[in-house]
Amino acid sequence: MGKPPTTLRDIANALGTSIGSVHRALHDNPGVSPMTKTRVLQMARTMGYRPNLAARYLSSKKTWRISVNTLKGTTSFWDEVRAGIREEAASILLENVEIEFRTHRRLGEGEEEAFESAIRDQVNGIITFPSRPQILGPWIRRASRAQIPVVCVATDAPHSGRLGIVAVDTLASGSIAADLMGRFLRGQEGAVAITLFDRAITEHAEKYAAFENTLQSFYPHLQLLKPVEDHGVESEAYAKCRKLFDKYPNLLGVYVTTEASIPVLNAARDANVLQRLTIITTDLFPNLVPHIRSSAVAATIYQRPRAQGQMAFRMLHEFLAEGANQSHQVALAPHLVMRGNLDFFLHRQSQQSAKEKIEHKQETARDLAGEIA
Amino acid sequence: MGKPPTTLRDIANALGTSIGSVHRALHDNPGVSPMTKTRVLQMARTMGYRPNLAARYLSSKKTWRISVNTLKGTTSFWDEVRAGIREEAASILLENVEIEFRTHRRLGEGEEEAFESAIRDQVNGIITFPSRPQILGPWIRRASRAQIPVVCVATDAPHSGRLGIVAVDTLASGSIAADLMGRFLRGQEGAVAITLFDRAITEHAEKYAAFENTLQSFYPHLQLLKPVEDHGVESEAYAKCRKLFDKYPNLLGVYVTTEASIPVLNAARDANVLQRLTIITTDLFPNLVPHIRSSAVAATIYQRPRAQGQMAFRMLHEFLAEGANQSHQVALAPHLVMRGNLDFFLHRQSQQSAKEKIEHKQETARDLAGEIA
DNA sequence: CAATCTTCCGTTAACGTTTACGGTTCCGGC
DNA sequence: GCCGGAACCGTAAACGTTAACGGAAGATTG
Repeated sequence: MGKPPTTLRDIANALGTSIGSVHRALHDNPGVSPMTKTRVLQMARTMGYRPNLAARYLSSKKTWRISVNTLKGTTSFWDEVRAGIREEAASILLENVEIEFRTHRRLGEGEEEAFESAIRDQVNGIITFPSRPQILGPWIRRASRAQIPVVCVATDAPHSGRLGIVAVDTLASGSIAADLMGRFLRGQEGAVAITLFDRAITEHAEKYAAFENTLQSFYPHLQLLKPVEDHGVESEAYAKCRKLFDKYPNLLGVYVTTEASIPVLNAARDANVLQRLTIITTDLFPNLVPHIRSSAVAATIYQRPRAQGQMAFRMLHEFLAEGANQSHQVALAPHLVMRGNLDFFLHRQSQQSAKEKIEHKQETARDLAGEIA
Repeated sequence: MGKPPTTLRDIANALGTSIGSVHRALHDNPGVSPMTKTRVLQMARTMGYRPNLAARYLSSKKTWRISVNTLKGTTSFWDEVRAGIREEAASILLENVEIEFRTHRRLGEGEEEAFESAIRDQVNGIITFPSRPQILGPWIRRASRAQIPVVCVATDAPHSGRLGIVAVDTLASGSIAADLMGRFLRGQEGAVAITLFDRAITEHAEKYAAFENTLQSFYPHLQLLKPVEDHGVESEAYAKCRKLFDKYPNLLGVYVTTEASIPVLNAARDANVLQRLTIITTDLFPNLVPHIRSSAVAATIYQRPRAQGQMAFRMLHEFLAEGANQSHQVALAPHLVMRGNLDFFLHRQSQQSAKEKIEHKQETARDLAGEIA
């Protein structure tokens, strides 16, 4: 059926030149005249040349190093992102990728240093969480200029020259939250609230807009209050919500788009409105579990950190391998976790971490065996 | 850091034998004495030998052929499964897999023939949809005996010796449906119904059980009626539901676990209960879209056919490449589609099919170029 | 003019595995 | 004793790419 793929030698023969020149031309290495270079490129195109990656890897044995710059897992979110990356890296047939984790402790602390060190160490790619896009933007641009592709996870850094972005679709998240809220509150009239990190972050602005639009067009009898911005500070979330709950005694529901759902729940409890409120949160972490089980939280929008890590790695790897220019914008559909399917997700998480422990052990065993030999 | 990986030559040198013998021993090919064979295997283990897949592929140029035996896409479900498989196959670095699609037109028609032809053609692996597990089970066993691994999609074939199974988690599906149903019907008392294919199919029985359990434990004021079995026949679904709706005028909701949601909707319309019913369906196909938009369908449980195809392919490929014995049981979390996030999923589907068209065009272009050269 | 340098190009040895082939032994049979 | 075959083993040529080396021109220098 398929004719055998064209090789460097085929091109060389067709042109009456040598395999070395073809190689130099295709990689624009020095030592080839402009004339032959264009001829080679032309011929490679018409013959449909595609490099044999197995041969390439076998010959050069070059490995790609990619740096993963993320936040230390206070919650399990970033731990799972990293696990997804590790997992995907392990499933690569050619084991030619090594991953360096540069983890910083707190938001906006050590992010730039991590980036600088990654660039200095000449990594071949970076996966990062740009918590403050405006600050990290220049660094991403710097990396791009140094030919280092950067993939953003969870939050975009617009106009930064980043290679791609992997995140949960904001429209889908905000809309489903609104739709659920409307259905859960069927018939009731009143106000609902939303909390977010900061309206200056694109993702949060979009989530807010989606929530607002869906609510307004499908459930116009529900009134959306001005959003609460918590800036990632728990005390701020608590104080503002506490105030909100006191001010609007007829509040029906809250959609928490950030990780700071615990302070919101505490505020609701202290304001004695926990029973009455329909609360939809974001993500799934240990502290939230009892609140879902007690049905204080009606539903939570799970942002699939593991899948985000997997996709980010795939995107970067595909780029390094093929140099392809795909869409490079992955918008994942969020998962919905409720009391009913909570166990499924918990079981899955624990299963995953168990699996990793095993893999770790095997690796250690292998290393030891190598040591002995 | 990492010591260089051990090669066949390393083993041969360590044992004072030759690279050929080592190779024969590791692949239990004939022509090697039991003595040296055990020595080689032992040494390979202690030295932590792992084959270099790049070299293997480069040397042998052997390609794996895998057969995809599925139902023709009357709905888009199987088209998407196949698309997912194609997509995942294309993303393999070493392009050493070719896929043969054996598509049969109707349930239980041509499935066995497809299997027979696949086995006869000596494919290296099979991805299949065992719509009637009890019929296909023996065929799967036959394939396994012929060293052909089989991965099931969407429906399991238990005790058949299949390599693995990829499906949406039935517990998660049934439970979330029940939880949503309960929330959507807050406060109301009455009965809800469920339709399924056949209680003899494991997946459907499990979904039913999960739905029942969740409903009973969280929303005991809702009474679950005896399930309606449609056996994949649309007229049967219509007739039975029509009768049901007439018999239980106070019915509050229906959970349709099969693809036959349109006849159920029609029955509800004709029985004049469409407005009053809260309907949760399964999957997402063009005919269902208007009903979601009109909110006749409150929510639909999307079974992620594309992801199922991707995972099935990955599982099979991993097995062929590594021979690993992983868990081989993938349970995906279903997606929830409602009015609010419907556009996200539709956009995604259309985007995918557009992308495929482009790829197709490119392939055609490449072929032509090859032809010319 | 010889010597040196530059620019381009061809050749070749790797990389680790598979596969085919040729060479030992050793044994039974005539 | 020779032959045929079997059972085992070593050798070497592929596979397609990379990277390093050396050579052949031509240009530049003393």
